[in-house]
Amino acid sequence: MDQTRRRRGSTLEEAIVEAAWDELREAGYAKATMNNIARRAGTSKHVLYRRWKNQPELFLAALKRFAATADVPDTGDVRDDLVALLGRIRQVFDLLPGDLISGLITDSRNDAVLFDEVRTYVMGEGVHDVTRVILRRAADRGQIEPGLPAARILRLPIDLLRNEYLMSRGPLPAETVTEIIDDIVMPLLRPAARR
Amino acid sequence: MDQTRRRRGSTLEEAIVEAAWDELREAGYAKATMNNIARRAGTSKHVLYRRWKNQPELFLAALKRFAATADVPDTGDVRDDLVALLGRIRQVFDLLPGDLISGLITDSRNDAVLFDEVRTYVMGEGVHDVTRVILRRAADRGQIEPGLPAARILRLPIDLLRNEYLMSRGPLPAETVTEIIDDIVMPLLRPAARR
DNA sequence: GACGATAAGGAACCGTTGGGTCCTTACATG
DNA sequence: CATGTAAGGACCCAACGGTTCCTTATCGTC
Repeated sequence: MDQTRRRRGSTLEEAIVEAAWDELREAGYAKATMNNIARRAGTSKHVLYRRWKNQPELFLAALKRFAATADVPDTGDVRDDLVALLGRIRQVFDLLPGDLISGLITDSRNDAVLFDEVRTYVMGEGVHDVTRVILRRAADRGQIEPGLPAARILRLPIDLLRNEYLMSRGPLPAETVTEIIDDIVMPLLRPAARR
Repeated sequence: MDQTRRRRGSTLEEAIVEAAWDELREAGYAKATMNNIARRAGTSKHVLYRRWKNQPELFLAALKRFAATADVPDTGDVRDDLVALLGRIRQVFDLLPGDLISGLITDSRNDAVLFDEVRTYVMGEGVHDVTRVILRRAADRGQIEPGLPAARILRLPIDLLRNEYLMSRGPLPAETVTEIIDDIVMPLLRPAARR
């Protein structure tokens, strides 16, 4: 940009990641190109490939940088906490290029290391930590059975929302969140309760 | 193949779809090329593009042709029926090129018509009809509450299995099926029952 | 303050791929 | 047997990911 000022290190790196994100937002995963990203960042492909060994790797970096993890809601009620959590994730999904997640999953499938990174970030432990905190609090309050539920139940809320997101085009309706929580998750958390 | 015999119509079409499937199986979604498919089928790209307007369209045709829908298990018990159903689907998943489904989802995202076709086939009504029959029978036998459960619960078994498949590389372990059914689905079907 | 290693800028290049054109020739139909 | 349709096949094109090479600015070190 500034003709005679040559950026280096993390300054340059951030500019590139930001450019990648802009390109992803505007063109989508499928049509985003390394050339465009380089041009946007005011640099050359050379520099991109020095830092990331291929396109998906850079795209993942961009995703990591811009889709921050949500903090833990604390309303005093499990159900409301879960609704709030999924609500926020739904909003994040809305900001994502529609084909980013599925594209990343597809393209990282022949690279075990990258796939695991994608997996960890998009659907791995980190994401479910928040749910774990919510459920532990609920157990402490006596709203659900003591102790944590089975791993699969813990993952359920986010798995179901992500599933819904991957299987649809365009933004998710708000009811999706409440349906998932009220029809599926809550009945599993209150074992022999109402209804 | 046969030098002087020129195939036409459905004969040729089937040969192409079969070639596409072979190519998909051997190269995977990401690396399968139209050129290779044409060569395998002993024809030219010209002929492919006369029938399918682009690559994903042909790939979807190949998927439709080779991944037949399972028939309805009938063991006399809901739980066993569901386990059998998911078990079969799991086997089908094993035969699929690992990146086919997610690739199709990614690439069809900018074509509403195609996406809907993928959606209908991969995750649409047709797939859940089998579950519906199983549950209706169970309700008739009095094993679960009368009437069909909420749409979301009905879709749950297959949604969860597909989710597991999309989010992992390599074949799914058999326990996945029983865990999904026993930890999640069954407790939701027997409302105020055991545990 | 001078110097050398490092890395940025920039352009050109390569191989592959999806998609398309054009011409020749086989075949099914009337 | 004549004719329209479509298969076969070669060739072309633009775009893209990835690579290479050369020039030049910047940073750390002496």
